[in-house]
Amino acid sequence: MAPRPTASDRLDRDELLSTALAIADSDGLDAVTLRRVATEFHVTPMALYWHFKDKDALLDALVERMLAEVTLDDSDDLRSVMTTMLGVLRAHPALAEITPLRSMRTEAGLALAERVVGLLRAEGHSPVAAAQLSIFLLNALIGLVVQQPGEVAVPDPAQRGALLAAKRARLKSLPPEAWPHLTETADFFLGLPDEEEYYDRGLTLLRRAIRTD
Amino acid sequence: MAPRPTASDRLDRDELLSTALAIADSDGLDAVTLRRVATEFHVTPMALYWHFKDKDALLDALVERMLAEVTLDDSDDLRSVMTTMLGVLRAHPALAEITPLRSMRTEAGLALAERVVGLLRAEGHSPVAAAQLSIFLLNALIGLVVQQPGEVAVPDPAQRGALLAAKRARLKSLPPEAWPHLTETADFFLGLPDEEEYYDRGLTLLRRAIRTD
DNA sequence: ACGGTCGCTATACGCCGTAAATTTATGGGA
DNA sequence: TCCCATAAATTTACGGCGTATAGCGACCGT
Repeated sequence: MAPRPTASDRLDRDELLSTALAIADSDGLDAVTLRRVATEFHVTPMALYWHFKDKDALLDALVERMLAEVTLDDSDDLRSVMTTMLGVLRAHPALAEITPLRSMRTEAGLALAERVVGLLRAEGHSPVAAAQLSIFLLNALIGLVVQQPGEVAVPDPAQRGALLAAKRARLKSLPPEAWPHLTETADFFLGLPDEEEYYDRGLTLLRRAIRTD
Repeated sequence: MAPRPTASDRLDRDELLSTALAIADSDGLDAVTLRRVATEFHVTPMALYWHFKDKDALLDALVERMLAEVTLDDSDDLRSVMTTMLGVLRAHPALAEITPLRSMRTEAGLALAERVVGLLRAEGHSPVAAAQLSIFLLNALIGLVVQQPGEVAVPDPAQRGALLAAKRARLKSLPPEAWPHLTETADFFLGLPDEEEYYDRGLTLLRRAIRTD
């Protein structure tokens, strides 16, 4: 969109990532294309290969960039770490999708894991239990964001509306006698009256799973 | 691979799905290509469009097929539902990846959701809490499978080995003073000594999260 | 002044999903 | 028995994707 974000006429790895991140946030992960990013810098797609080994490396760097937004200080306990992490994921739902397998391949991801495992150890979990819990927690937070009712990964408003309408029609047409519980809770699956309530419940759930006592 | 799975010379939707499922299981989700499936039936890619609206519909049908493997009877409690579901997901890890947003678009997925929400209601959860928990549980089970340490989504043995070796080198090279917890638990992140133990811990975690008391 | 490396372009390839038009096979009614 | 509507698949083509390979100009230390 913008002709060229910088004054210099040389590509900057960080600016490439910023642009790619903006594309992911606004148009979804599928819109993050080497050609698309290159175009926004008025450059050939192959130019990106000087700065990233391949597209996979670019995505890794994107995840790294996102995880670096999880700024923690020593006073943060597990609860605030989770809250912070959740906030970052909610800001970048498209990247949340691909974070699980990539987080440990990034510096920021390793640091975060070290931190979380440490906090879990301090709560009395065994090393292995703490390690498994750390993965579990990251995954659960991502799940909360990606699966948030009413959200669909496709950013095109028309198509999204169509998908949601289809889902609504489907759920609303179920006979209550045969589907008592889904009809009772259909509204929840179709959209959230209060997002914060949803995420609070999610965090409470996780805290209960963690409890050692 | 097989020249033609059936005697008839007409494509059969179910056989198409079986083949696609086999491809996904053996070679990963990215290998599930309209051209690849078509080739295995000695048929043009466009032939598949008679049986599926588009690729997305084929993937939906694939998820449906997998979820249909979750066979339950009325005596099953929540615990056994989760165990059964976990078994099915472990049998089809490639499909597990795309299940979250698709499950509610399938008949089998709706039935499963109805069942799980009902069981959660019976445990004393409010309608909304039960609904959220049902999503959470599905997601957590998928997370256990997809994130299973030592597993990577790419099926090519050489590339998988390389990835794992890189991860191992990375973790093993961390200085223990700066990374006490990750070095202590490195072995867990690199592979499981006992898969069943891993999944047992996961299920226990979930049961604790569900508990109403 | 010059040679090398840095950073990028040019071109091309093979793969993907799929739109549109066309062809072939089939089975039921006249 | 013939015919024809409709089912089922083919043909052709398009645009988009990641990326291998080769080449080219500008800059920089000597």
